[in-house]
Order: sequence, then C-alpha cells, then structure tokens
Amino acid sequence: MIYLQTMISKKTKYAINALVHLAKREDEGPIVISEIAEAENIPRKFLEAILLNLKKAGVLASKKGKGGGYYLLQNPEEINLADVMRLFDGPIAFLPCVTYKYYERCEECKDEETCGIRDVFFEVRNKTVELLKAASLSEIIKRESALIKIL
Amino acid sequence: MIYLQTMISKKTKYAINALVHLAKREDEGPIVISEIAEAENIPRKFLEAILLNLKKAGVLASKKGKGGGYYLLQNPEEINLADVMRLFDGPIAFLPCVTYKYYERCEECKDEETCGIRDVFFEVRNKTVELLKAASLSEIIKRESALIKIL
DNA sequence: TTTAAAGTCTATAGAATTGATAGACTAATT
DNA sequence: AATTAGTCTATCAATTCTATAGACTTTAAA
Repeated sequence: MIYLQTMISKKTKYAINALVHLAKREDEGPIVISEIAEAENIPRKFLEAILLNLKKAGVLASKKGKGGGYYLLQNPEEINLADVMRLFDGPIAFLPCVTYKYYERCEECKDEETCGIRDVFFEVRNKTVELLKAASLSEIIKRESALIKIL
Repeated sequence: MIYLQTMISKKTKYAINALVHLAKREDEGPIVISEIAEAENIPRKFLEAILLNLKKAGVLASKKGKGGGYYLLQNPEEINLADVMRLFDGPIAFLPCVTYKYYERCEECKDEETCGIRDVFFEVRNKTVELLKAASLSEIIKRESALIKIL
C-alpha cells in the first residue's frame, strides 16, 4: 500500500472478512480457525489474536476440542462495521475532538467551540458512522448477492 | 491521542490550520512563517516543511527577503479539505481498493467485483469526499463566524 | 482414559511511519 | 552589504502495525 494514514488496519479488515465468513456458514456449527485462515488468506496466528478479541468483545464464542471452533454469538443483523472498526482501530473520526467516546482536545487548538474545521469533521464523522452502522454482516452478504446477480 | 489509525496526521491538521490562518489574513500581503507557527501552535521547523509542500503543490507561493513570507496562490473558495488531506495523508478511503487515483487491490481479496465490504466502503468514501470537497477555506471561515454568532 | 484436536496466552521483533529537530546554505529586499 | 527569510538534507526517537514463535491448557471423541 502506498499510503495508510486514514485507512483501516489489516487487523480490522481481517476481522471483517472472518466475521462475514462465519456469518455465511452460521448454520454449520463451530468453524475452525484454520478454515477461516485459509479461505480468507489471513496468517493463522494473527487471526487467532483477532478472534480472541472478538470473543472478548462478546461478538463471537468458541468451543474447544474436537468439533470445536468459532461461531457468532450475536445476530448477523446486529454486528456492524462501525462496531468492528471501533474495536480494532478505535474511534471513527478524523480528529480526536470529534469522537464520541474517546474525546480529546486537539493540542494546538485555540477555541474548540468556534472551530470551523471541527465543525466540518464533525459532520463527516456523523455521516460515516451512520453508513457504517447500517453495514451489518447481513447487509454485506446481501450486497454481495446483489453484485453477483448483476454480473 | 489514544488511537490514531483512521485519523488525519498532525501534518495535515497543521496544514489546514496554517491555510485557514493565511486565508483570514489574505489582504495583509505575505505572512512570515514564525507568525503562523506561534499563532497556530505549530513547531516552526515542522511548519516550514509543510508550507514547502503546499508551495510545491501550487496552493501557496512565497516571497523571500524583508517583507517576505507566504501567501495563498489559489482562492479560498478553491482550496478544500479533500485536496489538502490527499496531499499529506494520501487517498481518502478506508480501503486501498476504493481509492480513485491510488487504486490498489486488497491483498487477501478473493473477488473484488462482488465484494460486499468494498461496496459499503465505496459508499462511505464517496460521501466523505463529497463533504470534504465542499469544505473550502471560505466555508470553514464562514462556519467559524456562524459559531461565534451563536455563542 | 488416553490422545488428538483445538483454543489461550505471552513475549518478541522487524518494518514502516510519524512527529520533530538541527544546521548549513541560498536568495532577496532594503 | 547586511539582514531577513526561505530552502534543503539529514537525522532521530517514539510509536504503531504486522506478524511469528512456542509453550500451555482445555475439551471431546475413540
């Protein structure tokens, strides 16, 4: 990649891919890590850490032993990209002063209340979060089907 | 800052602040670096490099010697946040596969054409760019005035 | 009850990027 | 000529991202 600054991390991208994979196979019971890793081209050990995070966050659950693996704990309609991105990359915002939960003042800012820059980025953040909230796993799979039909 | 991943760099933030500063004093002739640095709380030497970039990009021009300094080469209506962000942080997008000029395939992607994730992030990108394009220096200053009036 | 399959946890490390600084050099204006 | 100001290059510490290794623990089926 040429530039990374405002892009999501690989961790987040991998997490999304893994979640979509699990959502598609929701009725097949627990899915083993190696299946996801191979199918989605994710380094196995790296994926382990990601799935653990998702488990800690209550998105996934796992079953040990033979026949074990990972499976969704929440509905595919509930799990959305905004939540996943926040889990791995932190707040969705271009500036710390327009985040909701992790608010921080811009160091060099003189007067936040009347900052026109902040005003713009606040608007961008709101729209972005709105779109990402609407992007649930179901929605992503739905879009994929729609795209396949067009081709 | 707690998390940085998807936020703009300080360089970009400083650039925006400097540009707004110059736009506000457009009719005062060239402004010296140290004035901008002090007023906007930007490390002087760091600001130098930023202004040079903006000059190379044709946004600013400079005049040497006594009475010299930097000044806008383009109109405050023309200079917008989308362009500034692209200059310093690269493409405005959460994934390399949804950028316009710097397109790159996602390494682990199986079929880009039917990727539901890409579809979502494409939509987010378009909306974001639209909002940032509309955020010119004039617009930022206008918003600032509006915010001051409310208080 | 043994064994193989699978998950958990900790530590580490290289690469890349960001933010910042120093200093020498060059150009222009008064 | 002297002063003010811009240009350019190199460097550096800190942080973050991505990835890997390996030892350990738990579970379930044979």
